[in-house]
Amino acid sequence: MSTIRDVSKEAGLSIATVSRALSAPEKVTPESLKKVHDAIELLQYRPNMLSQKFRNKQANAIVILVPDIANLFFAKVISGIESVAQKKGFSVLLGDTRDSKALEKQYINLVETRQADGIIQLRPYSENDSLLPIARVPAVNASGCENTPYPTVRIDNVGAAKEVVKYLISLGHKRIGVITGLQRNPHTIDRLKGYKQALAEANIAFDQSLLAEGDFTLWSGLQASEHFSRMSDIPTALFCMNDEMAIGAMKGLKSKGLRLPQDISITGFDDLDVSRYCDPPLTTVAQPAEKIGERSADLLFQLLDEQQPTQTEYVLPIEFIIRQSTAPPRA
Amino acid sequence: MSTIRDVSKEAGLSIATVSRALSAPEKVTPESLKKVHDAIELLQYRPNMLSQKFRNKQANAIVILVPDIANLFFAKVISGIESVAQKKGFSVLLGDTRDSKALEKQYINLVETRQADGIIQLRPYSENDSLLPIARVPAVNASGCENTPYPTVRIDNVGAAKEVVKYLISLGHKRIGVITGLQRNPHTIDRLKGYKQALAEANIAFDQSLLAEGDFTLWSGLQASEHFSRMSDIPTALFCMNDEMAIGAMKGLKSKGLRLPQDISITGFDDLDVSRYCDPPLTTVAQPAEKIGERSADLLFQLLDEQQPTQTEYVLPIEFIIRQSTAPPRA
DNA sequence: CTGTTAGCGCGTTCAG
DNA sequence: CTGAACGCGCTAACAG
Repeated sequence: MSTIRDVSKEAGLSIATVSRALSAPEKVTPESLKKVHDAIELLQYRPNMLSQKFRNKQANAIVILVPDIANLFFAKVISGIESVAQKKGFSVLLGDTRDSKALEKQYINLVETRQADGIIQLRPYSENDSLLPIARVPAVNASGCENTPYPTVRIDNVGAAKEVVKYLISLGHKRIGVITGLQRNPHTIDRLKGYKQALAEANIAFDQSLLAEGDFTLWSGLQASEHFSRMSDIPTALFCMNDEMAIGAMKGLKSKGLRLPQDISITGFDDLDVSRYCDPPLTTVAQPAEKIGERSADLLFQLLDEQQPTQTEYVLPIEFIIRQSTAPPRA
Repeated sequence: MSTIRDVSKEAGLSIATVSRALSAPEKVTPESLKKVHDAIELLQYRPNMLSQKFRNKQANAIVILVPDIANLFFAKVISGIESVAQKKGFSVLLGDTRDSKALEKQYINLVETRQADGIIQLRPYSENDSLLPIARVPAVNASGCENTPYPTVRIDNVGAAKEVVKYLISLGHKRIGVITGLQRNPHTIDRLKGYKQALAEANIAFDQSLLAEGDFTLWSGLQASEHFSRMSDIPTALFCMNDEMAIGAMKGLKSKGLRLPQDISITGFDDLDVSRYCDPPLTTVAQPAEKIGERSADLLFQLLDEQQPTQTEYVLPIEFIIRQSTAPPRA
């Protein structure tokens, strides 16, 4: 493996000149430049970036902390981040934390040991995170919720949930069930807030028995749907906090002989690819996943460049998509 | 940011001793060890891994080349790779190539410039890849097909397709349509081979008109299904080369009033989460995605350790899952 | 067991 | 415009 020294010898020039030829060609005579390039070609020289990074004290890399990479929403966010990083010449280190605090810490370690320059966290922030030394390193939270104590790119979960539920109410629904994520998940909390606000504004009392807890998986949606199908007074609409649970619930409800949307309306959250194609097509909220990724990468790079970020919280617009899984309740 | 030198001063020991205390504690007296640890604690010292890597000429990182990270199958493979790398203390660099050769080259560049030690390629190999200098760097192909010219972890696509089609034949089907991926995609080629073999063994002639080309997306499956539903003599079964297309096709066929599986049986490939829950649940082939990832990472690490790999091609078993989307043809 | 020394490959002075 | 020399932080010899 040839080094810059080999190139300098081959070209009959000094190391410094070769270095300059590479990083500031305009500071070198065309003749020297050519000699350098010829030598590089001949020796198949490739600069050792490990050395460069060491020298420049910059890893040119960012870490993405993702709770679960096999989740389409996260994958899309990552894709957005990646494309921005790519253009900036930065590498993206993948940190699949599997929801483990210990693993998360290990990945944060990467930037503390200069293997990466900053972090993008794709997990919603929750109170007891204060342990995490994320505050000490350049970090951005994407896909977060309200009240995240560091720079954030997110959607308005409260508002989105409210919009969905208001729509159901506008169709004439009054008994609206909800399948939540895990109780303490910040997304759950925010979306539940929106649900309650919509009810309140329509003077509908909140009914605890219309609430079933899931964990954002398809299976849990199916489970939760049983809670409702067993009720004597089945709700006429179901607000599910993500599409996977909605699809699970649809499956469960249909198996009980309920017709969608005539007997019961269903809404989701996320707009998965399949949601357009399930039966009936699902009314849902589309998050601009790629955009969230891009924006958070932009924000992180601002932080790294030590520019005063113009803004430290971005709330991106969602798109409420009405399909055929919702209809007025039966008279 | 304190360095090892600061620690050595604080501890009243030499740099070398500090270094040893960190990498080979048993070579240092307990007293010295304590002094070092105290100093580290006091100064909040974190070793500069950039320097270590430079010194050791090892990036301790691998690159994953993935055509599209927002694809659940790939995401799972990545997850498997990641968990193995994690244990080995290696970082994973994400290379979302978006099917672009240029981007791919850029990522391969990462190992040529020592920013990574090896590569795992998640795209099936095809002939004209020979341009790529992958041969020059430690690389493993995961999710590949037959005849990949470098170490590979894969499933037997031909055999799997054959098993599916043989099953359909065993149910009594004779007119079996197929929705393929893009014609030149190696997966398409392998699976088509299996399809033809199964037909041949049952003495059923191959009929070109029963073949519709898709591109592995849901939408293309829906499109392709129209080709069949318009036929006067609709096939009694449809072998789809992945689940997404199968789900799209199911949607298309149902909209034409066909009943599944009574009027037409459908099979997929991949076993997505939703496939269990669609209506009817899809008969399909499950690939051991995580396992593929783990195994390919293991293989790459063998290569990096310059052990003679015991094996350079692993063919992992698939699981054929029979659900309710398949049934005997109507009499 | 410990300390001294040299150098990894590169960028960056500072003279010429 | 060019080259010699230094040092980034760390590890690996070697000598004590």
